[in-house]
Amino acid sequence: MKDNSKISNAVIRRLPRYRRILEELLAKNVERISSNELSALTGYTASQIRQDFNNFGGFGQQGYGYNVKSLFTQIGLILGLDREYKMIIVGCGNLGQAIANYANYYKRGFIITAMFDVNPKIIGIKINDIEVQDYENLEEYLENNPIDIGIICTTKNSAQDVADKLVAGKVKGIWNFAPADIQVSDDVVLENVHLSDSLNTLTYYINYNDRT
Amino acid sequence: MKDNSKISNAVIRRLPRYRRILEELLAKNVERISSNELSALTGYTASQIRQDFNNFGGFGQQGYGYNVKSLFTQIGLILGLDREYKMIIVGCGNLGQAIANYANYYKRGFIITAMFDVNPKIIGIKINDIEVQDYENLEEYLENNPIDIGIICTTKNSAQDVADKLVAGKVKGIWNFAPADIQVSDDVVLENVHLSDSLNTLTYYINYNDRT
DNA sequence: TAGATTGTTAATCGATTAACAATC
DNA sequence: TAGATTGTTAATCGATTAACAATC
Repeated sequence: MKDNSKISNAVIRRLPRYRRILEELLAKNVERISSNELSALTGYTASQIRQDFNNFGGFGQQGYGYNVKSLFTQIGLILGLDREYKMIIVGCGNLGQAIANYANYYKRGFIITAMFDVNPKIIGIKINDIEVQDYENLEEYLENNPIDIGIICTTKNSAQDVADKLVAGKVKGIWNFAPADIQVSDDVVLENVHLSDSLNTLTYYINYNDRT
Repeated sequence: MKDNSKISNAVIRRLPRYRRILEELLAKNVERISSNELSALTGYTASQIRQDFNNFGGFGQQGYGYNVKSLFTQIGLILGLDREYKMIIVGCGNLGQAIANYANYYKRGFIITAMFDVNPKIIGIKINDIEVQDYENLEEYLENNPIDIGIICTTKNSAQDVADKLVAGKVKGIWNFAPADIQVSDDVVLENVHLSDSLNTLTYYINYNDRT
């Protein structure tokens, strides 16, 4: 694999989409695909698709195209999907529980090992066989259990405190669903899912569509 | 307001973030802010911030900066947040319920008017005083109740069918949480929240961080 | 008025698209 | 071999940054 250090974020964010589409092609027993066909499926230009893949070395074969299965595998490797990730969820309201179920049922390779909350009504209940622990236990838990990804599903106000504890506890990445701009040290990867930003973008385009 | 027709998606997607930060400044009773200070808070360059705002006309005042409250309001107007949106949720598993609660508690102006599911165990239960209806009723419901936004929280396989019914039922926008690439007609705005794409991007950067 | 900071033009940078030689 | 399609370079386009005149 080439040196990834200068591959743009724009390229990386397209990879999961390619992979998702390739997965569906695999399910339909499609063996090969050209950049032109992929263009029709993704909406990206064929040229861009070839550029994207060539960032990581040649995955295709001239005159033939790309082997669906091998391309799917390669993209999975690039994204780091050939290994397991231990995850914990902090904040076990509806959203936390939804993420837990999502990871449990759909995402092979992503393992929820513990869940935490401050609410006495929630502490102790089991979600997919995992008992929700008191948030007080978080620091101790992280000392004894190396965790790859911490998932923040708390309110806005608690998010930074949770993030600080996760960082201190040496998680490698944080998946943040709280509507807050949290700060983490440089060696921790932060991925935000800001639902309200997404919704506000939707309303912008709804009104813009109305006008035109 | 200027003609918005050629404002890039990149700019639009920064607006909710600006607004969120301004909201926090408002809560702290900050009255004015310069593009330089906003730069420190957002990570965008001051130059970019001024460019962004100037797409919509001058919000600032030379020698002074921007009035926090007025800028907050202006961005809200641009995003269409000065009106109400009627929304329905299709698919009332954990995620659907989480979104319902989220909209109910946090998002003034976004009103869930109905919820639908196919699961007999879920049909009939109440979520925030809204009784989950049989998915069979969706088409009829949309004929009698104009809806702005349809929210898809179903499985991948049902997503396109739901989208088709929503489009036929004249929703203006679709907020899609299903891990599928759905197709909608041009007059309907589609906003995807692909959780797995987000998670796969996170794993990429975790491994990339590891390597460097 | 002097200082500060915007609004806006020009320069730069990066990402996308086009073109085509390489080659399967 | 001929046809197809990639890999890759060059051209274009758009977005970001820099600079500074306008002006509060």
